[in-house]
Amino acid sequence: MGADIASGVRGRPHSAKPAPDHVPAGNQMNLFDIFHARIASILKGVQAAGRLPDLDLARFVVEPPKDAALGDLACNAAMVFAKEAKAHFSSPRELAVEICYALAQSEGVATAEVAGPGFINIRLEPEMFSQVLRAALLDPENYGRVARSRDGALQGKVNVEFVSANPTGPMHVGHGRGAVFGDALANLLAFSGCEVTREYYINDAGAQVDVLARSAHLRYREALGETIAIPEGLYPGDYLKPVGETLAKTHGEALLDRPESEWLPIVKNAAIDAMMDLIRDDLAALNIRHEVFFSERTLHDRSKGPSLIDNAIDWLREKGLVYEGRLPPPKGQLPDDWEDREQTLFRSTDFGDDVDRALKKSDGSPTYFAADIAYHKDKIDRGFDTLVDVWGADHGGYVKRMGAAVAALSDKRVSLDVKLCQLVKLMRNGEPVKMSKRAGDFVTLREVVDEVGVDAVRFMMLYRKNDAPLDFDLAKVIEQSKDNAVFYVQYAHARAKSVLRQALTAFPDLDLTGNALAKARLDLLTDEGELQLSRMIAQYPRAIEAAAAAHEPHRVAFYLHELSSVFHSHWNRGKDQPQLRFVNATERDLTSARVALVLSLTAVLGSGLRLLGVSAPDEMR
RNA sequence: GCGCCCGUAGCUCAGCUGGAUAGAGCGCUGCCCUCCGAAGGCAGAGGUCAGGGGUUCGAAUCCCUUCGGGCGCGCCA
Repeated sequence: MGADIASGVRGRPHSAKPAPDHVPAGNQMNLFDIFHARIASILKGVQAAGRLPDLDLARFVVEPPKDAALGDLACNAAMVFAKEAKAHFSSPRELAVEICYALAQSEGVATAEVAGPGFINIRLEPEMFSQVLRAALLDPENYGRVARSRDGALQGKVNVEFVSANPTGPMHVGHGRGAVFGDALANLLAFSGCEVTREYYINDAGAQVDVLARSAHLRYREALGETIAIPEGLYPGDYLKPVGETLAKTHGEALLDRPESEWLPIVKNAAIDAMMDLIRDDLAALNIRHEVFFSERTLHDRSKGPSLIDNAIDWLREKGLVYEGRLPPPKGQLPDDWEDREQTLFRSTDFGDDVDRALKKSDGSPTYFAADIAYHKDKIDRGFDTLVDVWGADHGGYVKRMGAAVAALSDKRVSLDVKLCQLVKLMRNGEPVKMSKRAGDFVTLREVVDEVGVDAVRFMMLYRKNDAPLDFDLAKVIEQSKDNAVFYVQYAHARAKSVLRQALTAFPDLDLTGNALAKARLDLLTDEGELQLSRMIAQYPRAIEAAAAAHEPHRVAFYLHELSSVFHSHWNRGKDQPQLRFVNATERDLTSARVALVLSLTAVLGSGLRLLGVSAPDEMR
């Protein structure tokens, strides 16, 4: 380690400090971005001197070091560019030293030193963290917002399609996961600079809604006094009873002794409308609202000439991507009704799919895939740059063909990211909740939300990576203990708010607004716990950008948990060491500084929780 | 048979798109507290990142392969 320290370079002394009133906007205050830009500019200088070739400067990263004892920021640039630098630098360390020398002249840098194989560890002047806190205090709404992602990915119009449950009944818990995931992702992308549309694709065209209509018709007859038996294959749930009653009220006996072909469209429309109302209510209970509900039926409509599906297929045909041909039979067990016939196929293999896919059924009607092609073409035509589809994991086999379709439809301009959500296992105290399949007797999303509340449902569904199965324990998620992540994070916020209240008790004239507290003597924050909190707060913009870029809102939930943990730990130190408590009635300046730290903490916790759609309570009840 | 997802502490899971000594909670062990700054605190043990090969300064992460689990596999949506 001695060698590492030997190559360290000290920064300029305090004369170089920036003016304390210099505060960048909340969405600009990302230390990691700032230093990425500085190091990129240093490297450009070396290039200008002819000692480095052209480099892809997006390749290196500035990140928190593994161990906070190493410094505040770490950079791998010298190692990443080792190969390109060989002509003028014998080792990565040599290039790293050069970068360190330049960095040491840079504003706000205390030390910059080389470690290990060529890491650059940067220690910042405390003033840099004060700037971060001031940004969060003065512009809490925008702190953490992504100003402009380096690769330009987080901008433009994004369509997030999620839920898209069949309109055949109330939502169940599995739907709820996709719903919460999609909504939080949309929040995150909007916060990160994208123009976001939340969209729901209503599968109201297939055989399933015909089944729904027949089921509703039975309930209609029941409402008119008949005793009914619900045959296998129809939907037995009670939720169709009101539909039947309404039909009886509005149509009397008019739909009774008519052929199915006559009553079915009427009953179907009524039933779908009723089911969508049901689903919208379920979504509203989770505070989810889609901007667009897109009906699959509109794609099939030929009343005004060729349907949107016809048009989409024609469009692909003109590109030479549709042909009549035969498909090899599937490997393994052959389906019973397999027949080798010529059919209309889309060349999805040109875009990475395993086989070409059928667009028409044997009766000439379009496949589900054909409709989905038309739907995605519509989204592309509406000008979206990025499409995100949130599906259940059982649709995994469908991902490649849809990606192929979007690539074909947009000449590879638009990207499609399909996020698969795994199953949710409902538990109570570690025991699985029995979900009996008979008589449509399943646990609905609504029942769960009513029992444990929106916050618990939303947070727990986001406190797991989307493609990992989730055990949802109805008892644990409302437990008031450290083991319950929802409580832990919300409690951190409530506890922070309580500090503000206590500060006011000690200093009744203390101005607790961000504007006032930004003027506090933040240089008095010198305890390791306080610095640790500051560092975590400084990492918020980076966490947001990473979560948004990866389309992974769970990272926000984990970040908030870690931030809370740092806060709780520091709070607990105040028990044994009263001088570390946030409020100290005899030290006004110190208290102001600490309260400023706490207020910026509430800003970040509030911001993150808002993205997840979870409330940030002022106190726990 | 093919494709996709997954395999990380006894359990449940993170691991910031290739970085430094792989983390957290539960459980376990040992101390401390019983304080309204409450809904406990601190510390410790615990790992062949499923196995094997490869790519390079560097791999839990990327490629190949084996094993094990989940999902899907023309005209269901």
